[in-house]
Amino acid sequence: MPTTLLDELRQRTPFASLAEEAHLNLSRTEAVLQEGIERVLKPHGVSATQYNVLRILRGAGGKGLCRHEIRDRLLTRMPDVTRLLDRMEEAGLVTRERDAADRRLVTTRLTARGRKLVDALDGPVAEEHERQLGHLDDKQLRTLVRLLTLVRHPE
Amino acid sequence: MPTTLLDELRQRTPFASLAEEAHLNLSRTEAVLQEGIERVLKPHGVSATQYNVLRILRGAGGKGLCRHEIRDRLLTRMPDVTRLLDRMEEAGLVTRERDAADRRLVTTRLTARGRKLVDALDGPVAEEHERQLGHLDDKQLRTLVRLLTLVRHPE
DNA sequence: TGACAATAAGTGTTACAACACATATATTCC
DNA sequence: GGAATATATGTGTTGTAACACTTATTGTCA
Repeated sequence: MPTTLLDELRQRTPFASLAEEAHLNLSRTEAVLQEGIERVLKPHGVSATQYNVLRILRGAGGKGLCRHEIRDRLLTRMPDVTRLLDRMEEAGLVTRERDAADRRLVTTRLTARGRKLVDALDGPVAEEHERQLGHLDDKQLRTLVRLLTLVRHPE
Repeated sequence: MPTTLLDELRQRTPFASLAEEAHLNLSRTEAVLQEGIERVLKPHGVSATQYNVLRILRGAGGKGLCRHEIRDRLLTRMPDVTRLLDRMEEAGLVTRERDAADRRLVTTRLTARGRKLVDALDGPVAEEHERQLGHLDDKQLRTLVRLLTLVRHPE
């Protein structure tokens, strides 16, 4: 088993604080899960960010969304949505059309191909989630969700 | 409050599964914490990955570590440690020296400046951790750590 | 011992992310 | 109604990450 930064720090002090230990565990766990999802997505030629955009656009339906709505809905800060959408448009996954009423806005919508792709990925992604987290029971998962939500939203 | 991918999915189905909900909460929370840490590091000119390397090398002490040992200890997969260390060497944070016994190996060590920097960052990073996670009590943090560890290491 | 495999590091290239800045359109408010 | 401000998107540039491939050195074993 490889020695990670977690072990490295544990032997040092052991940890500067519980908060630091929690953050490092969070980083490490997220990296492991993220790598699994990207391994699933890669054969389909989309990154995790692109996949998230596909899901966001599917949720928006036929009316589509403009750039800053997509940006705000993304899990991670992404300052260059324009060129992300450029690449997805080039791949035939989305279309963009300037709004007639407010010409500042550009509405992005899923193409049939984009819709088909995101639908096709539902199964494999769900399987990967199950593989990664299925060994925790519902009570543990709910506790995890509750604590993570609490981190982001101090009461 | 902005609508995030979390809300987007919640309204869709609400979630494909508890496992998916957990992973998305994990991604979102990690992104928030990571952004906070990078905001602290940025004025000092190091990225989060570089900071982790500094900590790893400090833990290794004077004997240093070779490239693949550093790579294995990193929290996230990082296929291009060579050029990461190139940049850190150029910044005067580390030195590299080819091992006399096994000339395939290149040993990397902290410079005095690198050591000073990582030491100086301990305080601000700990403060940021406290700011981000201080509203959880020890019991909650320990539960979080336990669950995250369980995700990575199925019993 | 000499061919072959294994290990460690480095390189070339492409794609992506980050940041600062620029452009176009709409809104406000005097 | 026109200047000033706000909003929305696009662009130029730089640095970093990802991937495939190459080189150098060591270990193995017929």
